[in-house]
Amino acid sequence: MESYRAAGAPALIKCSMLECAMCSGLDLPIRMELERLARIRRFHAGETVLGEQETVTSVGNVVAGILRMQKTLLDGRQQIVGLLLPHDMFGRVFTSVSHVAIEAATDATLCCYNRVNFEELIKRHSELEHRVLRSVAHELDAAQDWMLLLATQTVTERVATFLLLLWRRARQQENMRKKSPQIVEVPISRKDVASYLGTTVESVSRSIQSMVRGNAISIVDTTHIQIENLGLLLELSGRDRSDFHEGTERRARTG
Amino acid sequence: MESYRAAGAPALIKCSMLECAMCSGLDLPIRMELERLARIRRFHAGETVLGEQETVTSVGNVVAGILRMQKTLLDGRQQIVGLLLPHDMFGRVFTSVSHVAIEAATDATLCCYNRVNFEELIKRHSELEHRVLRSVAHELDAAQDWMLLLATQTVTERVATFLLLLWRRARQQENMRKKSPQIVEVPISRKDVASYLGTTVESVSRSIQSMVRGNAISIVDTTHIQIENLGLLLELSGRDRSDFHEGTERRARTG
DNA sequence: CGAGCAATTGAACGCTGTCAACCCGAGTGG
DNA sequence: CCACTCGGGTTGACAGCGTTCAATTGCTCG
Repeated sequence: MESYRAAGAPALIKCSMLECAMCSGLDLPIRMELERLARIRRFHAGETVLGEQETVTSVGNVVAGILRMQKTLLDGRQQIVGLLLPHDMFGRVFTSVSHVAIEAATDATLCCYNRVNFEELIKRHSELEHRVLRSVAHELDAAQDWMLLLATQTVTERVATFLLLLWRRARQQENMRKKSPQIVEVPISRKDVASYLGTTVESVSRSIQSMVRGNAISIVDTTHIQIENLGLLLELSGRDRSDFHEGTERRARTG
Repeated sequence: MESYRAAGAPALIKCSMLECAMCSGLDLPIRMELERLARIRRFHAGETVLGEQETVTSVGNVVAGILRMQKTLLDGRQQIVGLLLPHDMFGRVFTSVSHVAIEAATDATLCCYNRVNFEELIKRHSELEHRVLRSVAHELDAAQDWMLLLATQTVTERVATFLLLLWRRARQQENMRKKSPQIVEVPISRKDVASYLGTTVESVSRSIQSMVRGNAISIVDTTHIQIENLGLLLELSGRDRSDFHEGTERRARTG
């Protein structure tokens, strides 16, 4: 864990004011203990938060910005195995050595807790462990879904799925603000998109351009893509509509 | 959850006698409660334990045999996103709808608990939730490692990695029995191997044969493969030696 | 304005999926 | 006992998607 901290930034702040996922909604006594442990850290894009196979000293959650979790093979090939967005937890409790590297994909602000202290807190407050479990379970779902994507889908399908993922996420945010965005922001570089999708920047570019020619999307600028035909984009993704409409849980047979 | 049960098999048994992962080492009172909930179920190879997007009514752990977790795309393409071996937990607590299908890859025996009852038990005994967390975290590590494999490695590398995985697992078991096996058993069909590795049976076959020609392995029979040159197989896998030697945790810098 | 990086475009090669034929062992029935 | 069938596995030929290498464009920043 690097110790970068923006000059002048307060080392200790009221976590509850940030409404972070870790502590919001918790009982006041637990929250006060959490606040005592909380340290705000800022990272610039490209900086390493935690190295692969490094000892995990801190856990916490993303306040702002995006982190990438990635793994690297001996010969340098690497793959992004997960993105961490604001509110997501990072780090792994009850595990000394990390199996992924965590880096800042954009400038990022993190709310960190000393891992050992946090684990002690967990032992006294099972509600905290429950939250960690939910977080890890959610990550597992995402990872398994991505395995399906990486193993069976074409590059164009992957790109379409990724765009729809960004769209859904934005829609969730915007729904609260009563907007209907057709322009999705791609908050990370093409290189990171490619690495996340298990392909190359060239292939991503080609897929995007082919979807532009197919009138599914259009390009506003490098980081903003307009959805011209949502249905078509859905078809191109090869995914089920419900994959992008949270809350529409279907059930097959009743066990 | 299908209700197949071998005729004459006892519906209720002493779970502690099975030394299952869920209950072994737990305090006696919790274990007794678990035993009361436990139901042994048997499945034949190919049977569905839990359908994709089906309501999760049971959780538990594998007693014998192998389960596959898989996901299916609209057009039928499917991918095995995890294998469940004896002692592994299956099912997902605190989640009503499953995101994966669970099927028996071989004849299998499961120790099942009603999910809701199990969740109640969890709320009273945090040690149980801790075990679930460890299990899910372990699954997540495996999933992320497999993402790296699927996205960046060649089919031959994947096959080599898979063989070494089986080898390591066998070695762990055998180490206790003081044996040194050079023959690994492939406990699932070529089709399942291919689906787990994100490829086809043809490519798996070709990779195996090419490794035979390269004197890395030799074929005893369809389900038994002899490792002729472990170092060569490791090279072919493109993996780090430590990936297959549990307990050799390295640390980079000290945080 | 030039340097440098990101993104796009083009061309060629190669891995691997697809389709097909073949082999083989197990189970079946005459 | 043998012919037949069937499913799983292997092998071969071939095409296509996507990577690789290379060149070009466009944008940002000093």
